Amino acid sequence: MPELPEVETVRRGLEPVLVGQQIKHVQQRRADLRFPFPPDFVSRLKGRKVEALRRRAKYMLAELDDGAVLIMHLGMSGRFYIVAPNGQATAPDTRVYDSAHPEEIGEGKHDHVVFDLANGARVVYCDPRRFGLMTLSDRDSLEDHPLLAAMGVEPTGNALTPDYLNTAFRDKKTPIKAALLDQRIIAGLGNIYVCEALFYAGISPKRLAKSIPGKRSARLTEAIRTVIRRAIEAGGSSLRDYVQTDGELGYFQHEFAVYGREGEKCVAKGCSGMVKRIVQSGRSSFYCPKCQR
DNA sequence: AGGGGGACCTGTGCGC
DNA sequence: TGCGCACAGGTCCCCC
Repeated sequence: MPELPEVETVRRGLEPVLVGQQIKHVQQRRADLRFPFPPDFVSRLKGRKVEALRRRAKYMLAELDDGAVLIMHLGMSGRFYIVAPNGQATAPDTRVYDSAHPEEIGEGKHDHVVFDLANGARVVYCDPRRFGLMTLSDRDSLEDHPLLAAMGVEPTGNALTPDYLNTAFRDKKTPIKAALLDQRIIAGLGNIYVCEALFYAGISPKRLAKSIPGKRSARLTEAIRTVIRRAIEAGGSSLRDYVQTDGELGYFQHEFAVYGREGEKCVAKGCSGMVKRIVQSGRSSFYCPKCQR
């Protein structure tokens, strides 16, 4: 259930397993996820070596030794499981997997893609809802790929500045909540971290985007940067534990200030407000009406 | 042209 | 225990 910090956590977990390894064998266990796999998906991956594993927004990009790029997205429910070369089982769901039988990992109902690497490691992509995707592109034309071409700035990058937001939000009559979820402006923010960033910036999710410029866009820029960086750090620390214990990648516990806390007391110092849940463009927004204006 | 709402899927948790 | 409903961290596409 990944937003950008989870995707980055997954990337960091997969990087040492995948990079430098040859893909010996690939099982593609159904024809499609969110949309069909490329027709020659398995044959184009087999025998390739992974040279790098990068991330753009919520996409993971595996660069292969023939110039191809494997584009992967986790959707809402995508996970990766790893079986280490020594056979150490690393699946989280004990009802489905028995760690005494790591070879069974990849046999689950929602295990759609299985990579077997030259060093004996196995990497499994599991995605119950199948909103994720895998496809292939070329390194040279990657930026023009339809999935990536229109994407906005990274939330932790230097390109995210108050000025950038001022320009992007000028004349926008949509609520700031919706504008922040627009991947063409900032790429990689999802529902949770938009709620969290707006809380730390003290901005109501209902406020119109065009009313942000000024003090608020400075606070918002800082809040986005900080909330994402902190979540990546938290993912990084939980990742260390996970990899040693069960190896599940794609999910970590995180403390949220407002998300999922409807009816609870606002955590801001000295605020007596109560977290409220409203629905905006079909999705839940959590906020404190008292300190978010 | 931009933005809201539905569509795509399965699983889970809750109230009755 | 079972059923039906609401809801879930994403994104695309269509229509107004």
